[in-house]
This record gives sequence, C-alpha cells and structure tokens, in this order.
Amino acid sequence: MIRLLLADDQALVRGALAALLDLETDLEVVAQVGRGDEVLDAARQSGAEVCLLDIEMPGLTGLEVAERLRAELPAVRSLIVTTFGRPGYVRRALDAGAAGFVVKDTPARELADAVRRVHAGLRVVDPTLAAESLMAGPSPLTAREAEILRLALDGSPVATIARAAHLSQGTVRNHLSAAIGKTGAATRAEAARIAHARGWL
Amino acid sequence: MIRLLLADDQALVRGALAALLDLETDLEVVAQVGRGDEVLDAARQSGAEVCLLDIEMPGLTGLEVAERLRAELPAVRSLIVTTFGRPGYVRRALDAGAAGFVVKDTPARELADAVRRVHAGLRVVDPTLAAESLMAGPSPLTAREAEILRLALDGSPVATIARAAHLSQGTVRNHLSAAIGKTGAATRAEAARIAHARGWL
DNA sequence: ACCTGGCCATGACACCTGTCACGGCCCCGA
DNA sequence: TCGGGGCCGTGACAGGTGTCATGGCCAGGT
Repeated sequence: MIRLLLADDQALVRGALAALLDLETDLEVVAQVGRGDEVLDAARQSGAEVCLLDIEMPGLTGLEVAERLRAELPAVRSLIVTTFGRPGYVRRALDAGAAGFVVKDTPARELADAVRRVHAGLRVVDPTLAAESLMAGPSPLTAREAEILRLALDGSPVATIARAAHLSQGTVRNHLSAAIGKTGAATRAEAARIAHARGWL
Repeated sequence: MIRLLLADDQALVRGALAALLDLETDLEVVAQVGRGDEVLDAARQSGAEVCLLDIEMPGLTGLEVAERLRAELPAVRSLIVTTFGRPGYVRRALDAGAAGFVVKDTPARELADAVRRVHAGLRVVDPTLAAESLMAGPSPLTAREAEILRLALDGSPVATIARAAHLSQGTVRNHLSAAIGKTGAATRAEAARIAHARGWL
C-alpha cells in the first residue's frame, strides 16, 4: 500500500484525483491539502510516502515544497503534477529534488504508474517535455533581469516597477532592454510572456 | 441513471472527474472529449443527458458549446465547470442557455449534487459567484473595444493590433483610450487585465 | 595586478502611447 | 425629421518607452 498526499489548490480536481487514485488497490490517499505551506505538516502527520504537488498554489510553490521535503523528510518522494509544461519548470523541479514531473494533459491511466515508479525510486519525466527542456536550454537572464521581468508581467509602467524594486527608472529600463534582447522580443510585454512561458520567472 | 458527458482539455482532470462521478450509483459517464468542437457529435452518439463543460478549450468555448447544445439538442442540460469565476462568465453562461455554473474550487462532494439538480431541471449557480456577478454589472465595453482589447491582451504594439483588426493606428488608439477610461485603468495592459478578469472579453 | 561581467545610474535620442478635439459615416429610436 | 451613439479616421501634443554610450562599484578568475 503506497501512501499518497495530494496538494492542489482546486478542491474539485483534488477530490477527483483522490477518487481516481483510490480506485487502484495498491494506492491510498492519506492526506489532501489546498495550500503549499500546509504540505510539510500534513506529510509528517499522515506518514505519506509520495506527494503529488501542483506548482501554482497559494502559500508555497510546488517547487519550493519539493525542496523543503527533500531537506526535512528525505524519505518522501515528490511528484510534480502541473498544468503547464514550461521547459524551465522541469529543470527546476529536478534541481529541487522532485522525483517526477507530469503534466495534466497525460492520460489518467498513466498517473498511477507514474506514482508507482516514483515510489520505487525511479525518475519519471514526460519524454516530449524532457526534450523541450533540453532544447530551450537554461535561462539566459540574470537574477535582476528575471526579477524586473516578473514585475513587468502585468504590464505595469516603468515608474511602478522602479518603486517596487527600489531602483531608478533608468536602471529598470536597462534591465528590460537587456531582457528584450535576450528573449528576442520587441516589447517588454512580449519578453515577459516569452520568459514566463519558458519557466524563466 | 443519469448519463453524463465530460468536456475538459486536460486529460488527467477529465479522467479524474470521471472516476469521481462514477462512484455515485445514480451517475454514469458515457462520453469524454478534450475539445469543444467534439461535444455535439459525442452528445448525439452517447445520448448524454447532462454535459459538464470547461470554458477554456481548443475548438470551441464551453459557452459557445452550451449555446449550440440549446439550439440543436434542447433536451440536454449544460453545466459549466471552470477554473475561473469571472463575473461576466456567469451571465454569459446563463444567457447561452447553461443550466448551471460551478467553479473548480468547490468541494468534490458537491459536484454530484449539482449534476442531479441540473438534471432535475433546476438552475445551479455558486451563490457567492452570483453575488459578484450582480455587483460587477454588465460589460461597459462596445464590441469593437472588446475586440481591440482582446488583441492587446498579449502586449502587442498598436501597429500589430491595427494590422490584425484592419484598422488605422489612430482608431486603435482611440478604442484603447476609451477602454482604459471605462475600466479605470492607467495603461492598456492594465485595462486588458481588468476586462479579462471580469470576463468581458 | 588585471580583466571580465553583473549591477546601478545618468543623459540623450528616436519612437511609441495615451489623450483630446475634430469630422464624417451609419443605424436606430424619439 | 432630428438627435444620439457607435464606429472610423486625422492631426497634434505631452509623456512614456526602448536604445545606446558612458561611468562607477564590486566580486570572481587568470
């Protein structure tokens, strides 16, 4: 009996996944949480062996959770289950200590197998996704450029970004210009979209 | 036995919802599709009585599907099941003939009840969502303003938008200016975000 | 000691954007 | 018949944006 923990911010999806996995005779969902910062406590109390983690959750990112799980509960395996197959996410997930990476597009019947493989100590990564991840390569953005671009994601004007980052407007525009160049974009909005889609933010 | 059709672009979510609903003794999932434009055929062939529709799908929107179902298969009830509780979506869903509107945040146990209510001919709408929908009111945007704003969503420059819409740049800027004024935004990026969040696009 | 590269900043320039005033064309309701 | 309002366009202006050159500071590697 493999003991599972589910972390996803959408209650309906969480419950549905639980129903799906409980159909398997060798799997048992022992805990469900809707926030990233509730995973560690729940994992400790439930004695979960494998954690299915969504990436975009309130509190903590699934990637951050995977990192903390590795540090504090090294016996627990993390399996990232996310909507977005952004290339950069795969690399970051593996760096964070995740044992697997699955997108929500994959057929339902394959999920249970992924869980079993991860539990057995294997690494599970969507093959097409792994290829994309290698193709795209690592992020060319510096830390500051990524930070500025994150602030520019919603289309804020330079003045707002500068205040938020405690920088001068000129510096912000320089970072944005560099990011535009590195992403091959024409405007900062496009640069932000590209970097976001690649998982560089 | 209530016959259900599931439409959601994420295979994993689709399969998980099927597992969840099949647990109920009076419900039966008779068809699953991953695209909006496959729903009608599938509904006809499977003889589904209730269709669970995600809004954002390739091919056709869940809202558009609801409209066509009402026109061509009036006996079939539509239940919108979506991630985003945008106020404008609720109104548009009901106008399109949907019998219910549920967000993916709702507890899993309530979904089966929503299906039964819809099948019984009742309307099901998340109460807090209904309140928000009334609060926000209808879209103040004209058709063209909404179209231009849709094209501006990704941060394209005015020249690109103008080409895409077959308009002069001046006209595009006028429409954008009007939209910025009506949304109370400061930039077109913010206006696009606001309108999108309200379900006006 | 030297050079490279990230980071911060300034100033100047060309260009893009947001706003406003204005005019014209339609359709619809009073 | 006469507005009113949506729609399209022009022109002009102030301010925001993207680019470039330049300079200083600091950490790291040769």
